[in-house]
Amino acid sequence: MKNEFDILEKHIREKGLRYTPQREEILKIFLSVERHLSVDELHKIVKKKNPNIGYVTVYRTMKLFSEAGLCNVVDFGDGIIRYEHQYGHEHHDHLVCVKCGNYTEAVKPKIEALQERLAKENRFIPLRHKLQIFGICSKCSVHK
Amino acid sequence: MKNEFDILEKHIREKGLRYTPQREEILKIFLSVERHLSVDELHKIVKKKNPNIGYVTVYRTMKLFSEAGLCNVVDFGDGIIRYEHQYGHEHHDHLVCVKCGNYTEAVKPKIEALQERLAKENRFIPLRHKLQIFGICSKCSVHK
DNA sequence: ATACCTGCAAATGTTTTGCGACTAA
DNA sequence: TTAGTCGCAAAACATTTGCAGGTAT
Repeated sequence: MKNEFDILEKHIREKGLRYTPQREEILKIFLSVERHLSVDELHKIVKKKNPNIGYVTVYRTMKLFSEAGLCNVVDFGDGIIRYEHQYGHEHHDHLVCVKCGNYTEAVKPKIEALQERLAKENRFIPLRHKLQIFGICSKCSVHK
Repeated sequence: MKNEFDILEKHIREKGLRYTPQREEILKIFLSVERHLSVDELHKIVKKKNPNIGYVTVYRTMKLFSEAGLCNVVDFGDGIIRYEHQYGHEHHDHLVCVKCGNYTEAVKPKIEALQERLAKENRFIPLRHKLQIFGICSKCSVHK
């Protein structure tokens, strides 16, 4: 059972890249936040701890993390890429509230199984999927 | 049973907007293409028939069609908004091939029903949803 | 007549790239 | 030493906005 830093280092070695302080620092902060983060949001947090780390480095680093399998890309269709780390989290779908913008994570194993079957019926090899249900969350439906 | 042009006109009247030749022309062409279209792709087609219709008009018009319920927004996560018309089409999910970029439309009523239940379990009022399965289509898995 | 619409150019906002200096291996 | 990396500025890209002239009602 390897931790995230080992996974990053392994990926970096395999690709002949460099293990840098910036990459380690960004990973540490990224893992410490338990919610989706846009590059902009992450950079704001990173800058507080280390003002020398630039905006572009965060972009390039998140792409690297994504390639290393350390994070998922989350896309709510607003033109902003968000990342979520996946360690300690199962795969999950999203219930996105169209009023307040908050979301809930949820999984339904039966849905997962049916997706597998749907793919098979189409002679399609599934790699990953995204299910987003847009609607109104319990809080927003109460306070009118 | 109203056709798409009636729906557009009704929406325009209700909002106090204008029924213009550009809007009618763009709708006609949009409906004639049986696949998703980005604004750029649609504008290229529109321009062939009518070189006077500008890029921005297509953008604004597609947003209007979307508000009028004449089309769905499709988002494959590549930063480009695509539209598909929905008349003559049921709601469907997408099987997107990560190799060739083509997609297949598919529906699984059981999945739809389970999504409703998942939402209910979270006291969430579902309005719409997006399910995309990314993987490798039958053609791409054959030709290595 | 009066909003609304159009098309151009310019602006916006996110993400990417070029580049000289720097650094891990 | 030498590729890869950094941070800055500038570019690229899709999309939106401002505006002056035009048009549907």
